[in-house]
Amino acid sequence: MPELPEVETVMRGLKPHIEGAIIHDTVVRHHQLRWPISSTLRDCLYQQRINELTRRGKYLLMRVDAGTLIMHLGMSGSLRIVTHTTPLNRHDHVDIIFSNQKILRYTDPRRFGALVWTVDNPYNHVLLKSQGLEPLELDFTANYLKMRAQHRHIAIKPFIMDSKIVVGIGNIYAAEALFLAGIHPSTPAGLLTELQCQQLVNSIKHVLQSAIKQGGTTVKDFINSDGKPGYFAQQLTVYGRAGLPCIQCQAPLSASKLGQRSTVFCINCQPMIGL
DNA sequence: CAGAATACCTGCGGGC
DNA sequence: TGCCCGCAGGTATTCT
Repeated sequence: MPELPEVETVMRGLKPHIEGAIIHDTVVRHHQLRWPISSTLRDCLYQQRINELTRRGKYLLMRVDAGTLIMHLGMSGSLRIVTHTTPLNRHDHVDIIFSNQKILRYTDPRRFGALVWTVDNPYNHVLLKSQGLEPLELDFTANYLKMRAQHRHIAIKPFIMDSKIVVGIGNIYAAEALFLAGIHPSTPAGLLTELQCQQLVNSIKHVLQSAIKQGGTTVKDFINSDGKPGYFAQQLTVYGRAGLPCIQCQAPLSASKLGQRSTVFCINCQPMIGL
């Protein structure tokens, strides 16, 4: 489900509820997520104070005195603040219960998400240590992209979706950024010009920032921690619009598969250059 | 090493 | 109505 703007939205919504709170109990109803939830998680979190909730790429880091809970929402995960009177649904796999009566509830139908406990520096954890740059940080530049793309034959769309290069960009925002930059999604990464790299970096930053302002994108069922949808879906230009008219030139948008992922683009506004 | 394919899992919509 | 197929916001792992 969530790409960077959705994870950022979840983090911002959760922060005021859980930072400073003390964990009273943890209930794991289904421990088989992407990896099994540690059987000692309840003991690890017992009586711990949440010092900080942060985001790295699409991962959320919940830091307590004893360590850090690394959380990922996969394709269909969500985190919400609920109370003990909130009805329990089929895929509500984990509750973290605070002494202030609030409950942080992890829900994930497809169970592609993860809750991983670590006592070490989370940035050295195998899940995080090879993550690429944060796209909204200043060090994510056209120069960086150009350098990393050199001699790479992979199409630019899966390239910018590779978290070892830059984190947080999934199928929706990759398509949107490429349209905004006027770059064909199949362009071999290494063939991008300096100008195209600059346009792509600008577009990525712009698309992600606008989406965060709108509270993320609700395609199907994304809800933030307060149970509200995101409103960026109204501004999607290509994602989910195959066959519909391009907002710039009115030609029907094309669809293809790239790295097993559906890809929508405009054959006029995103010409293939260099081939 | 790069790049592609596969695996994980449930739910939904479309076609028949 | 009901069954089967393909597809869905992700990414670690396995293959060629």
